[in-house]
Amino acid sequence: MLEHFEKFLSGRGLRLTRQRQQVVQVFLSQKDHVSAEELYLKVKKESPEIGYTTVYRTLKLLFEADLAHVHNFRDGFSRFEPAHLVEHHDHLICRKCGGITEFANKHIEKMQENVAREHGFKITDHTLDIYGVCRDCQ
Amino acid sequence: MLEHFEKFLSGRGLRLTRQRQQVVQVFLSQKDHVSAEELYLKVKKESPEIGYTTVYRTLKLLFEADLAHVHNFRDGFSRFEPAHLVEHHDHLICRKCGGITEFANKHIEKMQENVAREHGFKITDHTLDIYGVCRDCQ
DNA sequence: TTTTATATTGAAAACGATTTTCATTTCCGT
DNA sequence: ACGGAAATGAAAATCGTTTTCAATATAAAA
Repeated sequence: MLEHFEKFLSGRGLRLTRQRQQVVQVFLSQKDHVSAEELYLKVKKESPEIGYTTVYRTLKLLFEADLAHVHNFRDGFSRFEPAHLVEHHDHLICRKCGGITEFANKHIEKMQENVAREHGFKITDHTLDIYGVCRDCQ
Repeated sequence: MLEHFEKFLSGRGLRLTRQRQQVVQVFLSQKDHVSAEELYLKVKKESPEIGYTTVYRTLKLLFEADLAHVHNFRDGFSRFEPAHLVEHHDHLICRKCGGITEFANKHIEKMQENVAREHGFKITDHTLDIYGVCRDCQ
């Protein structure tokens, strides 16, 4: 997955620098949906000299390289998720604890395709976020 | 629907002022998904003295009164939709022209409930946005 | 009706996440 | 080593949205 990124970068005439490597490494080792700031703080722990800007820039590159998915749950900032090996899925978001549970449902996907077909619409992607209260918070 | 708003306001010790009336009237006569700025410009046409701030504040009140739904398609700002008489629905968003098509599908809703039940999750609401290219843009 | 308290307004300033600028540093190919 | 492009990080800018604040309007009390 790091090779994928390196290939993507060199294809654009860009370099895999120490800082980018560091950010990518921390990002990929991450299972949760991290915000830019959360990632920045984690990176900073190991490499205090790396700046906010670089984290943002690297996240953008990861997104463009299809190595990161971006989500906007309703908390004001973008959350990033490693795309490596992760199958497509949707989210249950708890309004109390903020916890995010992933799920996948082929039926729902199929039906979305049906709806799109009925409208002559060609799907590129979609977002299905279900908000409510999770088991632990009830 | 205006009475609903008035009732909501007075229940909070708030007043239905001329400005609020004006904003609400323009908003409700609107079918599309308007951004705050778009609404501001339309309101301004009839009442040039009404300020940006008041539009924002009134939209917030409408939202709290359940008279407006808020959506975040991926264009950077919130879009508001009159909730009056509008049945719940989801969206097909065209990446080329930005056009938004609404649809409703009971099967998909049911399946979401099933998924939630499996996770012991209590749904309050959800967002299903399908992105792609609409018929006219292909 | 006058007083009083409270809500409302609009302009401007503040906010917060993200992006851009810019001077400096690093890296690669020659 | 050298020259040029890319990368960095701090600070400033951006942009949608919210807050502040002094002035105004309005409802209720006296």
